[in-house]
Amino acid sequence: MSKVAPTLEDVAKVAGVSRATVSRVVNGTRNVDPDIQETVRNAIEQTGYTPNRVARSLVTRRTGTVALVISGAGGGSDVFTDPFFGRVTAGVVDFLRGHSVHPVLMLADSDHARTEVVEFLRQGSADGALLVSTHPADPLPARLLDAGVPSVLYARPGSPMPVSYVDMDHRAGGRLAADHLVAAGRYNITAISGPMDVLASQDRHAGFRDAMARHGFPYVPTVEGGFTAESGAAAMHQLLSECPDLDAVFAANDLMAQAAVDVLLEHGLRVPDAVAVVGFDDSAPALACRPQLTTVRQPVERMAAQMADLLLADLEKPGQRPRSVIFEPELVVRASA
Amino acid sequence: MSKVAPTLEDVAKVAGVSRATVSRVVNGTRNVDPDIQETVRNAIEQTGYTPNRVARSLVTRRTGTVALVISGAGGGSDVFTDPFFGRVTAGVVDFLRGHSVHPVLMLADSDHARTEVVEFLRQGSADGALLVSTHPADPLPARLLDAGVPSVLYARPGSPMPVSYVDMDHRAGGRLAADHLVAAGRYNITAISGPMDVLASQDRHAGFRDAMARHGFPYVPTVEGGFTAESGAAAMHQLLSECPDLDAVFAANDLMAQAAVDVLLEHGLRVPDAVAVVGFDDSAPALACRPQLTTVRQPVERMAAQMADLLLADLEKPGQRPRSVIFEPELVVRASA
DNA sequence: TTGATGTGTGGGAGCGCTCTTACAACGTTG
DNA sequence: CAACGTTGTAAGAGCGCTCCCACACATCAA
Repeated sequence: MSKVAPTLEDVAKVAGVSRATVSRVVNGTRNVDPDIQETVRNAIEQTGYTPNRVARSLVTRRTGTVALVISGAGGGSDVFTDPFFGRVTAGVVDFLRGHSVHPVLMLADSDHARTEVVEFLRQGSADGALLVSTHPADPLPARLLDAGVPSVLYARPGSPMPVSYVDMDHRAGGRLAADHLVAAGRYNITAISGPMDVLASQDRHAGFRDAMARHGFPYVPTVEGGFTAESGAAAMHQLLSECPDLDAVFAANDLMAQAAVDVLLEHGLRVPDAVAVVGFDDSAPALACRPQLTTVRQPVERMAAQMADLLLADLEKPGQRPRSVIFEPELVVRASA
Repeated sequence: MSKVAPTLEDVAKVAGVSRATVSRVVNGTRNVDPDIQETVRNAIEQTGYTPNRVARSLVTRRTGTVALVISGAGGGSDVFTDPFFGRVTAGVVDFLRGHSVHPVLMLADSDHARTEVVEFLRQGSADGALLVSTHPADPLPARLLDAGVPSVLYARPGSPMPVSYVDMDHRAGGRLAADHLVAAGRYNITAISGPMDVLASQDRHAGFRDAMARHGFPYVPTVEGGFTAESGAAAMHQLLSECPDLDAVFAANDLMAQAAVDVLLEHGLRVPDAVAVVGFDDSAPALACRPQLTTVRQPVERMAAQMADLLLADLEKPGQRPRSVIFEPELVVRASA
């Protein structure tokens, strides 16, 4: 079954033309006699020829793949359990497939792994990198930039650097949540923030706090969570013991919000009657949760697609100045608040 | 920043040796004078040399990547929302990274996409394929086999063919659920099956039905679902109207089980007091569900890793006879049944 | 006619690497 | 001391492709 793959030369021999002519037909058919084109096409058909992508890559310096790098996540490969990364993947794959580009999945959760990613890209195994980096201290963006690898980030880099990225206005998202809770007449409003070493968490919380202050609530009892269900539950418990009379919670993502709802229910506190809960992201848990979560939507799929779009544009004509695209959040009102 | 990458030749010039010697040092250092090795290593350091993987691939006929193909799913890119695929990805990535192999993600949900996958692999852009194919009628496994592409399937092929695969004993899983429900003293036991054109669904249901019959329940009211939350909810509604006095439900995956629990709760039926619910898979929704789901565990990550292992083994020494590895399910008893 | 322009085709270099072959330098042995 | 391995190195072919250049031929203005 493992017949030797026919080469350009084989096709040329069958068609009675030169290698170059076959190549012209295979690629952007330019200046080739229609009759000969026909002959060549038949020969290709007959031999079952498929161009060898590796050989082509060697000379064109393009592979038709990009690296999709999940970086900085300490958690290893269980990141794929987080609905967020699934959505990023979906958005990226969906966009790239229309351009015949394929993503190579890489995890960069250790220094060793990061080096491997940089090597991989420097070696030209992929044309560029799509970087989902969660921690601002992640050295990978800078190393990729240094190595001259075309990259686009999901979320702005931890320190200023000339690189393209997509992001969302997380502050505005926090504001949306605060406005909604205050407008609903809640008084003892609390928050479960994301990990404070993540920019998105900082921004969401800052936006929330600022808006609360503007509404006359200078202090918001807050417990820091870790974006996981467990941390959300723990935070909710702590919040409950510190502020037994709370009537609202803003959680920095849906996973934590869902866990918070569970804890509240266990304590006999009805949602939203006794306590209103607002989540963040609008991912699968928001809909699975009972009551369904009122949440701030982050258009992850569209952002991921945009990220891929920016990268392909940069690959197309290199050396453009970096670009950034910021998405606006949107409040999705459901049952929980 | 986009300096021209140094080549083997450049390093050789700096070190004052030949290209071949540098190559020997870079790869399995065989028969090279230690002093010269040292010199070469310094030269590599000095020039910042990184071997060009594409050029190497051209001659070695190996790329160091494999395709991870999600096939047959009609649903497009939202498959990544399904926790199942996230778990497969996690298992594959986790295993491959230890072998410096990277997965290229491909969706084969249309005929066009399938052709692209076959081309991609025939062109030698990846060394082999990891195929997660849900429908037995999927033509991709056969096409890949025809093209001589080393492949391993997740789940046995729809029609017999000489190909390696990993699978689970889904019948045993169904049996486990039936035994548990009967042992718990349930009498009006019902089922929400998966889509009947999926082998795993057929097996889970057949195993369940057989065991039920052995326990003296010749008929199990069943509604077919589609592995999604919506379909699970709809099925539960239908079941409820057809058998108002049901006291147990076996759902063919956790997503549907969770939805079923919600519907039951809405109807004022307490879980597990009034109705016991058993899910399948033991994925994220099983834990997120209130009450937490008693479920049949499918060790997806381990199975995915095994799949990758089989593929690498076949790549290592080709032409081995196909192998299959079948995993045993395990009942995880939680609160719902 | 001559040259300028344009179109279609073949030949050959070269992308960066691996691997086989040839050969030099060194023992070791009968 | 000739004959023979053994070890370390260089040279060169070649993986399959693209792309540049040369060339053959046709067309058209001067």
